[in-house]
Amino acid sequence: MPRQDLPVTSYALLGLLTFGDELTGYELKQRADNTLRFYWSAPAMSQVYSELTRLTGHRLVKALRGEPTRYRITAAGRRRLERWMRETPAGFPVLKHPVALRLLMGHVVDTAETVAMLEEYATEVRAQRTELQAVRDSLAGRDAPGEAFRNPALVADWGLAYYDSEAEITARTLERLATEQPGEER
Amino acid sequence: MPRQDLPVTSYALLGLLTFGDELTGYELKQRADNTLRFYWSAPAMSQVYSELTRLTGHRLVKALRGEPTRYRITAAGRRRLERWMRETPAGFPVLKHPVALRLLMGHVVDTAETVAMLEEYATEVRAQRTELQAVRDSLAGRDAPGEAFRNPALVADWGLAYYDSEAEITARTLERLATEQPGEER
DNA sequence: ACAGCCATGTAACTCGTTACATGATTAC
DNA sequence: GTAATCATGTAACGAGTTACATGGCTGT
Repeated sequence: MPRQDLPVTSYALLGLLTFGDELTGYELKQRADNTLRFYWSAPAMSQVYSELTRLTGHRLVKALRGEPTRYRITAAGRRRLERWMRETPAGFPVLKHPVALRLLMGHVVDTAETVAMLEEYATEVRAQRTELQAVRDSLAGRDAPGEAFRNPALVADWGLAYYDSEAEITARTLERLATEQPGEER
Repeated sequence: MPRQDLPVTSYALLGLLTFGDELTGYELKQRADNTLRFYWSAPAMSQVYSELTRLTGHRLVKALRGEPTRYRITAAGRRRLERWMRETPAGFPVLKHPVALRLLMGHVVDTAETVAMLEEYATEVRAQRTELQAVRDSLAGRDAPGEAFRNPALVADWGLAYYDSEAEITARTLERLATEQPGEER
């Protein structure tokens, strides 16, 4: 007997199948890497397959015969997803921010270490932003209200604004650290 | 034979013991709820105890005799933490953002649903911000460069700016959704 | 020929959670 | 007296990871 409720990642993958096409496990993983990655998580390849098996067991997706196997969301799948969205609260985001974590304990190392970490982080944020911008650009032209990629575009813009905010916070924190003598705290 | 590397949460808890005091498991959990929660995670009570057991096994903390048992970081613990900070890269934050996730699939429900979700989120962000502000206020006076709570203050300010950014992004997204006809998409 | 991508899975394992269990002390 | 908080754990479980294994197909 299949269990009643699914992990969120399962719904997330199900949601990626609501854009009108049929995907292989491999392609679904790629779509996750282009979308989910930025604000949810990029499930491992092996997890994509096991979630697809689970979803198939629940008749929420249908495995189409052929080589390679493609998956399509079923009517029941759409209903299930819609009900989940309407009836269960979204919940508050969970952030695992190792940079903030280490900043908290910055007093156990040289300030220079912390500064270097923040500068590296700033670089990585820029890099991630660039990648997300590329994804965003690929949606251009199909992102008007009512069009297929309106929502993905809204989310991508959300992510871009988030990265901009992170970059700014990092810069401000670096400025504040600069007011301290080098080599202090330790 | 104890394993070589620890999960990040273990280091996080170890880090909470570097502020010069000795805590019970219960108190450590409270400190985690006041700090880690906002940008890492609030480990379950049971995990706090099992991490303390693990850390004790590695001699990174010392269980002090008495009722209740208090834990203090050892010299080896400080060295280990410092080495971890210096030698292992922090890594990029992982965000699990159910609101963004559902926004992505907004086309499977009424726009009104999505709007309601975002408004709820805005409310929750304000509430979290208020709680974090209270934590921040409790550090006032001990947050100057060189003082004990300088770094916690920097991190709290980071979190406040993050919440402000989320609030603004949410508001902007709501504005964009308002340009659509109600009841559209579905 | 070899690299790299497409494609699909299994097995072992860790992290972290919830549920359960217990009991002392403090506040009203 | 009884509710809340302090205090400490065990057990079962689930989500998600890495490592391993396999093999076809495509471009150079």
